[in-house]
Amino acid sequence: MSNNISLLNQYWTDIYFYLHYPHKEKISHQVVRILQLIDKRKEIGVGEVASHLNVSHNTASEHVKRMIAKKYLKKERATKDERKVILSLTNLGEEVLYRNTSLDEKKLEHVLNQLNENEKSLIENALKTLSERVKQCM
Amino acid sequence: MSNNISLLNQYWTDIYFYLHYPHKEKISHQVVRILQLIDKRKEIGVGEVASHLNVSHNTASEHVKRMIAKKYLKKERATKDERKVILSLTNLGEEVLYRNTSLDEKKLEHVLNQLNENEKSLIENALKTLSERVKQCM
DNA sequence: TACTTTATATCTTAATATACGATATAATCT
DNA sequence: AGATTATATCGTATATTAAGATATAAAGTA
Repeated sequence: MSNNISLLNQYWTDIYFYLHYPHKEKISHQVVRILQLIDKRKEIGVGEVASHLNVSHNTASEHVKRMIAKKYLKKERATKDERKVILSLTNLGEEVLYRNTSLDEKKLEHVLNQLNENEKSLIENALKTLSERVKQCM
Repeated sequence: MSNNISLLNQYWTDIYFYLHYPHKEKISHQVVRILQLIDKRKEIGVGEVASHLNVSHNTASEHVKRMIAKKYLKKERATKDERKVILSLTNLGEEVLYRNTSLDEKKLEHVLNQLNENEKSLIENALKTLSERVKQCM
């Protein structure tokens, strides 16, 4: 089984390596991680960023401050607890995140065009299934 | 079609988000990219690193120097052209790369254990097919 | 063989990013 | 009213990124 897992990981990293967007922005690793967190979870504040990155709350606050200045993020006070801020991605933040974590659309389309309908369906169903199960389990 | 591509990307980024390893090392984005390049391509030297990252050759050389010092990389002179160095990953480099780009094996195994045999086969075949085609096309 | 080109390396400089302790303010809880 | 929580800022130290200037060695070319 763990042989299989390694193999799946090899497929996974191969796919990403060959299909990622050309590296353009010099976006740092912590910026990507924060954008991912806010994109995929709800009600994220500075405390949650600190936990996710495994850094102190003052460090997380500094990161968030810089990302707001770069217009990747925006913040608003929570209504239930006005000490807390809730973070969200700006349009620019979404674009930057997309270019740094998604598969390049043109490359992906180009590859999918080489596949027959069965293979396309196979891939789409597989990713959909895995994605849904992953969300249920985690 | 581009609706579909977006959807596939959403599955893709969801899967990664939920299954990535906990963020431990504070590894920078350029280090990850260099490790990925050397892992997936052959005959990589400083010039190729510079092109891949879109930086100057002296910047690439500095990156490589630091990564050698951290024992992520090792270098050897090419036999055909002794001006050139060929870079390779150390065991440590492989570990660090794996933890920063692969799906967490325990998480992945846990999710796969929730699937029936058909779904498992579907996912494995899909990733294998896509990985193989991607390598052919790119 | 001399000159040109290529590949890499180092030094220096400047800017940015990361990280946290100390300290502060405001809001909520007890 | 005091304790706790959530965030923010400042100061400090270190790391990373990037490139221009300069250098050496190897290969290519006339």
